[in-house]
Amino acid sequence: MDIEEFDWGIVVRGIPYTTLNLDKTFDCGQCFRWNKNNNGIWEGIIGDRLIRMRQAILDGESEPVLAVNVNKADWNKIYTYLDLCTDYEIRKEVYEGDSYLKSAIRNGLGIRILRQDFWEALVSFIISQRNNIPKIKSTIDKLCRAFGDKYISNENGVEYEFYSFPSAERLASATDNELRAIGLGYRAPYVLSAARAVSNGDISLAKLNDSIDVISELEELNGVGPKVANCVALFGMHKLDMFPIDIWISRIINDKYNGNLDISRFGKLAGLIQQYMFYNERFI
DNA sequence: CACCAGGCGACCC
DNA sequence: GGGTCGCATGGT
Repeated sequence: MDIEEFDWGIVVRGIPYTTLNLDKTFDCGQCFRWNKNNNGIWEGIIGDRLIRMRQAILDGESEPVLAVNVNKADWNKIYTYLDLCTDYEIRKEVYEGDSYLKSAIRNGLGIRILRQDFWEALVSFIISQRNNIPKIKSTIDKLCRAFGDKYISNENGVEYEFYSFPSAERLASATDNELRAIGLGYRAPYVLSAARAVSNGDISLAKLNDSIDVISELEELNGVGPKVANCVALFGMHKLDMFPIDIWISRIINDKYNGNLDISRFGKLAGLIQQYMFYNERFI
């Protein structure tokens, strides 16, 4: 990996599309605050920073370069966020004799499981229930504009305004009506009770990480069932062995595995396999 | 403009 | 315990 610094950020060479593919990663339904602008640049918010990334093959080069609007010193944060520190090699035994899985993996290579904030993931996946992805994105955007902190990022004299994801404390002090005005509908009390549970310490990342049964503990939250709990554990706690079963995955289980899929054989990287399958089902 | 969206909780037996 | 139904809302 070779990193070059420019006035607006860095260019990283040496990461092939099969290791990192931004389009697949941001489109596979794990995150809701990344959008591709007209110039092909992915824009997203990580914590209190507006991050831009672009991946492209330059003239005369065979491998893509990755451009990011951070300095060299902050590259490690992006590297971690993109989970490039984790080895995604799936053992042969897992897909041997399973031609469907083999092609899903081939088609999905380059997807990363982002290391997202736990609280943001919890709220996002509570909101996701019975919503489609455009609706989830717009609802979360409204939530951030209404309750998040406003930031201005200044890039080469151009100012960009953006909002952070609201804290649990801030949402805990919101009213049911305020949340419904955002478009949360019947999920408003779910978000409110999660905000209270997190702000008063009933639920915390540290406690959950020590827990023997993360899914059961998450399911004690109002509005969190098996699907949301698995998504929160996978995307908000980086538990890569989780395997959320949504409508798309259950279609795959029915159509490709005759309604019977033994998830335990996927092992430690089950969640990654779930993402490969999801991407393969929706976009291939 | 119906239909449906990466569900969940309450309620039923 | 497992199956069924209502739920708010906006995107397509």
